[in-house]
Amino acid sequence: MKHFPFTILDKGEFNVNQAINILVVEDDNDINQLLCKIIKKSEYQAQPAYSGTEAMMYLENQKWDLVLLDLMLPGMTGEEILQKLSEKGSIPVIIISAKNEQQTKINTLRSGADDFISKPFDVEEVSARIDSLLRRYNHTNEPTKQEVLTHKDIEIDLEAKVVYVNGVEITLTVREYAILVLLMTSPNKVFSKSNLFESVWNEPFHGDDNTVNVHMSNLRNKLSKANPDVEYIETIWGMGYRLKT
Amino acid sequence: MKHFPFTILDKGEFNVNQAINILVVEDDNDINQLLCKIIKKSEYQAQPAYSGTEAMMYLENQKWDLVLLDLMLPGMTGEEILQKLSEKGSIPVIIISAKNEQQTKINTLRSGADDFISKPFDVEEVSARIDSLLRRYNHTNEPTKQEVLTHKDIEIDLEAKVVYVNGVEITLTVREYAILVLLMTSPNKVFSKSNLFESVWNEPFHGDDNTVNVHMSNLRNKLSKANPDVEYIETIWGMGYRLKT
DNA sequence: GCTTTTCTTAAGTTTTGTCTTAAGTCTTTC
DNA sequence: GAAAGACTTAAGACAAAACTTAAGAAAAGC
Repeated sequence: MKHFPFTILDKGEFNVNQAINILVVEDDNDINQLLCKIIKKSEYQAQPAYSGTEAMMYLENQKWDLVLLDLMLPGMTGEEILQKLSEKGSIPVIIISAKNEQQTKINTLRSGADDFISKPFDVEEVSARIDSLLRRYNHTNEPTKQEVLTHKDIEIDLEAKVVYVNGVEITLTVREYAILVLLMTSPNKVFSKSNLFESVWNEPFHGDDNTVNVHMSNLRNKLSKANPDVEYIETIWGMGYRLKT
Repeated sequence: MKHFPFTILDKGEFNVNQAINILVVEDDNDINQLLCKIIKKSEYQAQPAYSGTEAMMYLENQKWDLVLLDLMLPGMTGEEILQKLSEKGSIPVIIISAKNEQQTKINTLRSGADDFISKPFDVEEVSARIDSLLRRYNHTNEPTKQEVLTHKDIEIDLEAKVVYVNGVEITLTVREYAILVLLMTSPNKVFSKSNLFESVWNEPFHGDDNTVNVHMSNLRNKLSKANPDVEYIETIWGMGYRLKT
C-alpha cells in the first residue's frame, strides 16, 4: 500500500529546512538514491539528476544551494558542468568521483569545485561535508538567510523552531510545522495538495489520500485558537491552499 | 607575554586578535607560508615551525591557542608531537596531512586531534576550520563574555563550572553539563537531537542513537531532585528539546 | 594496576503523533 | 434545489519517538 518507488524514507522522516535545495548529479541509480537519502536525513531538499543534460536543465531553471556532482556522466561530463557552473557564479559544488588520484582532485578544486569526495564514500563524511560547505557559504556570501518568517501576526523563528501567533506561542507537531513553513515561504501562492504532500512528506502523492486535509484542519484549529478573529489559511476550491494576504 | 619576537608586521598593519597565537608545524616551506598567510588574514598570530624539534621548542616555551600539525616531519613525527600535546593538556590541534585514508583520520582524531584537513586543502576550508575550532574552545574554556548563565532558578557559573538549582549545588557529569549549558545559551530554542549531539560530542550523529535520551533523562532527574516543582526541559515531539520559558 | 565513576548499549515500556476510516458539512453545477 | 464532488471533523488503531532501567565497556582517578 505505502511504497516508495523513488526515495527510501523511514516513516517520520520529513523535511523542515524547506529552503535548502541540493541537486544530486549521479548516473548510478543506487548511489544517487543513497545520496538523496543522506541529504534528506539532514533535512534538506534533494533532487536527483541522472545525466549531464538533465542536470543542466535543473541548473538553468531553478536556484540551487549546493550541487553534488559525479565526474563520470552520460550526456555531458562532470567537468563540462563544472565549467558551466563556475562561469555562472557561486554555487558550491562537491565532486563525487571514483578518480581519486591526487591530480584529479587538485584539477577539479582549481576549476571551481569546493570539495571532493572519493567513492566509495563514507556516509557520515558526505553529510558532514555538505553541512560544512553550506555553513561556509552562509557565513561568507549570504548573511541574508532568513531566520524569521512573518505573515500577518504569525511569526516563525526558523532557528529556534518556535511559532508565535498574535504574540502567543503555539506548539505544532512536525507535520503542521512543515506545512506552515512551506505556506509562509510564499504567501498568496496556492499550493496544491500533491505539491504540499510531496514537499512535506518527501513521498509521491497518491490522489486518494485524505492526510493533507486532516493535518490542514488541525493546523487551522491551532491557529484560530490563538487568534479566533483571523482566517489565515484559505481553501481554493479544487486547487489547493494558500495564506490569505 | 605581550610581545611577538617572531612575526614581522608592516607599519599600519596591526592585529586585533593580539591574544590568539597559532603554531604552524609543516616542513614544506611553501605550504607553511601559505598557511601562515591564511592565518594572518584572519587576524591571528602565526608562527612557522619547520621541524618536529623546532615545534617542541615553541610548544614548551609559550602558550599556544591552536596548533596546525603536519604528520610527516623531519626530526620528530607529528604523531609524537600529538602524543606530547595531549599529555600536556587541552591545546586544540588540527592535523594537516597527505595521508587522507579514513583510518589515519580516525586514529589521529582518537589520539587527541580536534580536526583533520587533507592536502591539497582548500584555503577557505582551512580558515573556516580554524575559526570554528577556536570558537569551540573559547565557548567551553574561556567564557570571557558571560560568567554566569541563569534560567529560572538554575545558575551556572561557567568559570567554576558549578551548577546551582534552587540554591542547591548539583553535580553533573561532563556530558550533562555540556547539554545544560548548550540549552541555557538559548532558552526557548528547540535543539534537535542531531544538533545537540554534534555540539556536545563533536561527532556526526547516527540517527539510531539512544545516548542523548539517556543523558537527557539523567540530567532531568538531577534537576528535578533539586527542585521537584519545576519541569525545566521540555520535549518537543519529533523536533527536540528546549528549556521551558 | 586497581577502583570508581561515567558513558554507551540494549531491551522493554510508555507516550504521542500520524494515518485511516467514516460520517458530516459545505460548494458547485445542472 | 437536489446531486455530486470536495472539504472538514472526530475517533480508534497503529507505529514511531521518547523514556526508563540495568548492565557491560570505557575512561578517569588513585
